[in-house]
Amino acid sequence: MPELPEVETIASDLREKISKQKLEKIEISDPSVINLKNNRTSVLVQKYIKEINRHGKYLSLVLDDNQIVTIHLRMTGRLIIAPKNAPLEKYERARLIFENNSLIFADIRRFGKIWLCDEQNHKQETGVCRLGSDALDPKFSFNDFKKALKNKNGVIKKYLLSQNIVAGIGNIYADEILFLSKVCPDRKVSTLTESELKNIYHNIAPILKKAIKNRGTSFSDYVDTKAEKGKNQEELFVYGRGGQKCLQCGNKLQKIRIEGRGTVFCENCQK
DNA sequence: AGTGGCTCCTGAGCGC
DNA sequence: TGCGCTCAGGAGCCAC
Repeated sequence: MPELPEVETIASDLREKISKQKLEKIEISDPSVINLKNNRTSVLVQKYIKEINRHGKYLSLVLDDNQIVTIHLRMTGRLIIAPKNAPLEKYERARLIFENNSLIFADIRRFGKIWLCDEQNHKQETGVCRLGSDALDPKFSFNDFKKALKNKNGVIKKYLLSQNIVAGIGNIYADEILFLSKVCPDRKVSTLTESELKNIYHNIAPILKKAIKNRGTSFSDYVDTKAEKGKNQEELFVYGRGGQKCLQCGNKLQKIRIEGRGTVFCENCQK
């Protein structure tokens, strides 16, 4: 599933391939995945892409009149760059057609969403307004992290997944971050020591950056804009490895459910 | 306010 | 071969 590193990989592909291009047409093959009010597609066309931003798992294409196309891929969404007249992609939901190519949004499960908004209301309409700091924002400090977790009663994994605490971490990287921090995912936040919290905080950025370098984790559905898989799945310690041997100590990895999410950890390495 | 559980959705994998 | 079940889970929503 696309988390911060996968969305960043896509964003950097898009910066390379569609920046500064004119958006000529928007074709919607499944209206249920598009949030648009007042038939805005007509407002958007013939505008140029001014910038391409990412916050957490949200991607925004900002047009030169400050209209914004916001995209969230959720579980199975894909963004594929294709020739202008490319045939209908399997599970295609929408297509943005540019001067030189097109950007196809395909999604098996239809959890993904596209919002067409103007600058004034885009944060409210898309939910971006509820996000915490982006996990790779250099301004996101240990104190911010600690403060966001203050007085919380739940288990640590839940808050790593909470986009309003820190934005961009999903189920794969939450398990990896906790493994490398040697903290059990079901530990109550209130029982974590200062140094455990620091470990977690200091593992977030390097793990995400390594995954970006590997062009993302393709565990099931994720592919980049060329429909190619990433290779970070080859470097995972725990996610998807329940029942197998811990790569550090050889013990059998445990698989449990936390907050409805499959969770893998090592009882021996993680306290 | 915080939290747990339900919902959306479809394909893969499995047992019988 | 095919049926039914379970699992995958991001995030909005609702009840408590």
